[in-house]
Amino acid sequence: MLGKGYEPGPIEDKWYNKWVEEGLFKADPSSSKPHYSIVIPPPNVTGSLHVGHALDNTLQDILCRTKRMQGFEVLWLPGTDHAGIATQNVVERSLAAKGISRHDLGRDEFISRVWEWKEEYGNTIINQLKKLGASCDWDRERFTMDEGLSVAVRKIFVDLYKKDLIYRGKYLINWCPRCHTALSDLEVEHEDKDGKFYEVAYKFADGDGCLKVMTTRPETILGDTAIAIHPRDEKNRHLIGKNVVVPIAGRVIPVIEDNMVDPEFGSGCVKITPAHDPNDFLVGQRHGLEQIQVIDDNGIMCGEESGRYAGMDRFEARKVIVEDLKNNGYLLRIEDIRHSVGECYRCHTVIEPYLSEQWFVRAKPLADAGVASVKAGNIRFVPDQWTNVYYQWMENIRDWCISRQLWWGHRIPAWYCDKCGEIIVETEEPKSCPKCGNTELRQDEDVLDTWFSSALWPFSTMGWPEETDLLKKFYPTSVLVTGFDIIFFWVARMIMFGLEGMKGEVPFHDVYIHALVRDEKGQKMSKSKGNVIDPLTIVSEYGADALRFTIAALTVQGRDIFLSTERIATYRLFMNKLWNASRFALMNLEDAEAGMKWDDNELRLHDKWILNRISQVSTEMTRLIDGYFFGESARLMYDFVWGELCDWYLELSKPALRGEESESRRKTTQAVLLAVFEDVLKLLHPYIPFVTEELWQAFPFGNGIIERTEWPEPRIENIDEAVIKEMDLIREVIRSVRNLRAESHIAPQQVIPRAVLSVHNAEKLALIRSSESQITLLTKVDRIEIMDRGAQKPQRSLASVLDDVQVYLPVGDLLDVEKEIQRLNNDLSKIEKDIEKGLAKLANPQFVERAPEEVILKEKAYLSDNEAKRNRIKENLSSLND
RNA sequence: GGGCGAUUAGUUCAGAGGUAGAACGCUUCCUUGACACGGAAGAGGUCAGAAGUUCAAUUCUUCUAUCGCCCA
Repeated sequence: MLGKGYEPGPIEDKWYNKWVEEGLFKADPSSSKPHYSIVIPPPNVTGSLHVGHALDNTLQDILCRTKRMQGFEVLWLPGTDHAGIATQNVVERSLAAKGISRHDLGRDEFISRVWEWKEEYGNTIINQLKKLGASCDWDRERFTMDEGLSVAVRKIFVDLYKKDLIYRGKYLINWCPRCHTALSDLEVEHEDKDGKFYEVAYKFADGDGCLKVMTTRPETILGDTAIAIHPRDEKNRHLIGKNVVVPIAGRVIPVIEDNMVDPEFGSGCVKITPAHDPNDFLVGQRHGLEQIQVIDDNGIMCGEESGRYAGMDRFEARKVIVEDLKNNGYLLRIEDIRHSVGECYRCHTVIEPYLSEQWFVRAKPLADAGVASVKAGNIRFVPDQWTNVYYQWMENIRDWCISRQLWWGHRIPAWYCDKCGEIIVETEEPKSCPKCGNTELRQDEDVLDTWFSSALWPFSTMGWPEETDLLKKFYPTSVLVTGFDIIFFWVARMIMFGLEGMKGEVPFHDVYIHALVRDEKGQKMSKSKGNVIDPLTIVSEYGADALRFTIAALTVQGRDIFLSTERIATYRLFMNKLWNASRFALMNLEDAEAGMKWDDNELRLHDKWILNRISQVSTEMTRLIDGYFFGESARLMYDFVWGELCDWYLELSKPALRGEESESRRKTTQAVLLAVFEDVLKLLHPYIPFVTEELWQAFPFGNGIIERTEWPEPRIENIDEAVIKEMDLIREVIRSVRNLRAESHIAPQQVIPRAVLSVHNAEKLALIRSSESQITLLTKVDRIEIMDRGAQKPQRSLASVLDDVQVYLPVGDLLDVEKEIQRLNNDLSKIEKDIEKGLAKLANPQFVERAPEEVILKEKAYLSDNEAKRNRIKENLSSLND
C-alpha cells in the first residue's frame, strides 16, 4: 500500500538506476523500428546545471520518452563541450592560486593539467542531468575533445581549406586583451555606455586654419593615417586633397574622400585609424593607407608612433592624451555621449580591434546553402518566427574568425615551412615540406573556436567521417531543442557544416526554439543578482518531477519563462494529488486484475463520461506533443486529473466501489478505474517519470517498466458528445445546489431532506431522474423531487435557474428573505444585460443578413433561454414576497 | 537606425473572430473512511490607448504609448 503522502526522495534514484540497469535508454542502430534522434546541446564541461539546462533537457526528455512509448527507436545522444576560453580560465585561476602561470608549465604540461581537471570535475553536469531524469544513452556520451571528434574537426578543416572556404590572413579582428585571444563577431557583446565625445583640431599642413574631428577614442589619434570626407559633402568637399598634421604625433596625413562618412554627423570629417577601427580598416584598404599599430595585444600603447605614451594602458593613455591636447590647444570641446561599446562576452573587458594574422571561414557560400535548405522545407523552425531571424543573420553573414590564441582546444592542422614559406594543411602531421623537403615544420600555435567543433556535433558524435551504423540509422536527427540565444552561434553553423560534411543532408528536421528562463520579476538569472534558482536544490526540496512538470507547464511558444519556487511548490502539490488519487484507486482495486473488462450494460453516465474524456485527452496529448505544445499539454493533464478525474469521477465512483450498488457495478467501476489510471499514468510519464513509474508498479497492470508499454490509444474511438453534454448538465445541477447551500450558510455535513427540480425538457428530465443518486451523493441532499408541470413551487425555498432546469432548495426557517431577494436581483441584472445585448444583435438587419445561419440560431436560442430564465427568476422573486 | 516580442483578475500567466480562463493570493464554510500538500462556495477584468476591416474585434490590420530582446 502506498504511503499517505508523496515523497520524491526515496523513489528517484531507485528508478533511475533501474532504468539504466534495464538498458531503457540504449539506442540500437540495428533496430527495425523507425528512428527518432536528438543530440543534446552539449553543456560546457566546466558548467553546472542551471535552470536553462533543466528546461532544455526536460523538453528533450519529454520528447524522447514519448517517442519510446510510441514505438520509435530513440537515440538521445549526450555529451559536453570543451569550452575553450571558459575551461582555460578556470584552470588558470586554480593554478594562479598556487602562484603558477600556464607559461611556467608550458603548453603540453598545461594541457595535461586541463585534462586532469576535466577528469575530476568535468562530470558534474552529467551527473546533474541524471538527477533530473534525463534519459540519454550514456554509453554514447561524447566530448568535443574526444579523439573521434578531433578527427572530424581536422577532416572538415582540411576539406574546407582545400575548397578555399577557409583562409588565413591579416585582418582587423576583435581582440580581448584580458583573455588574450581573438573573438568572433558574435562573441562581442555591445552595450550602450556613457562616454565622452572629444572634438579635436587638425591643423592644415600648408597654412592657417584647421578642420574639426570628433572621436571617442583620442588615444588612437597616434595611429591616424588620413581624414575622410564624404564626396558629396558640399560643406567640406573643398578640403579633399589637402594635408593635415596629426596633433601631438606631428605626422602629415591626407584628407581623402570616402562614402563611409556620414556628412550629417558631427563636422563631417572623420579621422581614419586603419589599425584600430573596423570601419577605418576598410577605408584604409580601399585607399591603400598605412596601418599604424599603437596599441598592443595587452591593451598597452606600443610602437614608435606612440611616443612618450608607450607602455601606458590604453585608458590611462586616453586621459593623458586628452590633457596634452587641451594644453596644446587642440581640444575644442567635450560632449557627453551614449554609445555602443563592444565587450568580451566572457570577461566583459572592452574589446580592442586588433590587426593580426587569423584563420577565417568564408561564410557566404555555406550560408547560402543553409538558407536554401530552410526555404526548401528540409528544416523547420518552431515557432516559425525564428525562421526570419535565421534568414536575416544568414543573409548578412560575415566571415567567421575561427582561430583562438588559446592552448585548450583543437589545434589548427596547419604547418609552416620556414625555409620556403609553404603552408601545409593536412589531417595528419606532415613529415616534411612537400615543396622543399624541409623536415623542420612548425605547427600553427592557435586552436579553433569551440563552436567550430560544436558545429559538427550532430554527426561527429555519431562517428563521422566513418560511415557508421549509428549515422545510417539516426542521422539526420529528428529535432534540435535549444534556446534562441544560440541560433547564430550554434544552430546556423550546424546547418552550414552539416550540409557540407554530410553531403547536403541537414543535421535535423525540426528546430524547437525555447525561451530563456527568467526569475519571477522577468530578470535574467545571474549569480551577481543573486536570483538564481538552482535546479538541484529544487530537486532535493520538491523532487525532480515537480521541477520538470513546472517547466513543461510554463513553456509556451514565443514567450519567456518566469520561474519562481512558488510555482514549483504549486505543481509539487499536483504530484501529491496524483499520488493520493492513485492511493484511493488502489485501495479499491485490491481484488482487481489487470485487463479486466467492464460490462457495457453496467456503465453509468459518469463512467461513460470519464471514458470519453480520457479518450479525448489521449488524442489531444498526442497532437500537442507532436506540435511541441509543452505548456498546453502539461496543463491539459493537470486540469483533467485534478478537475475531472479527482473532483468528479472519483467522488461519483465511491458508492459502487464500496459495494453499495451491486457486485457487477463494483467490478465495472474497477475496470473503468484501471483503464483511466493506466492511460493517465502513461500520458504523464514523459513529464513526471519517477512518480508515474512508482505508481505504475503498484497497479495490477504494472508489469515491467512503464516506458516499455505503449502510448495510449483512445479507449473510445467515436466520442459520444451527448454523454459529455449530459454530464455537464448533471455537474451544473450539483454545483447549483451546492451554491444554494453555501449561500445560505448550511453546513457542508448537514443533510437537507430534499431538493426540488422543475425540468422543462423531456430528455433532460429522464437524464436527471436516472442520475438522482449521483446528485444526492454530491449535494448531501436526501432526495430529489421532480416537480410536476404547473405545480406550486415549494414554500420558503432558495431558487436557482439553469437552462430548462430550476432548482429549489426548501430550507424552512433558514431562509433569509432579504438576502435571497438581493441574490436573485443580482442574477436578474446579469441576465438582463445579456438579453439586451442579444436583442440588439438580432434587431440589427446586417447581422441577420450576413452572419452565418448557425451563429444566428445560437444567438436566438441563447436569447430565448435567457428570457425564460429571466421570467423564472422574476417568478421566484415575486413568490418570495408571499 | 533595422527587426522581433510583450501589454488580459491584486500577482504570475493561458486563451480564442461570436456568452472572459487557470494558478497563487483574498473572503466564507468544512478535519466526511485518497489527499488540510485537502474539499465546497464566492468576490475580483472597458482584455494598454486610438483608428480601421467585419454583421460581430479583447482576438485581424495600422498607428501611439510603455517595457523587453536581437542585429547594426
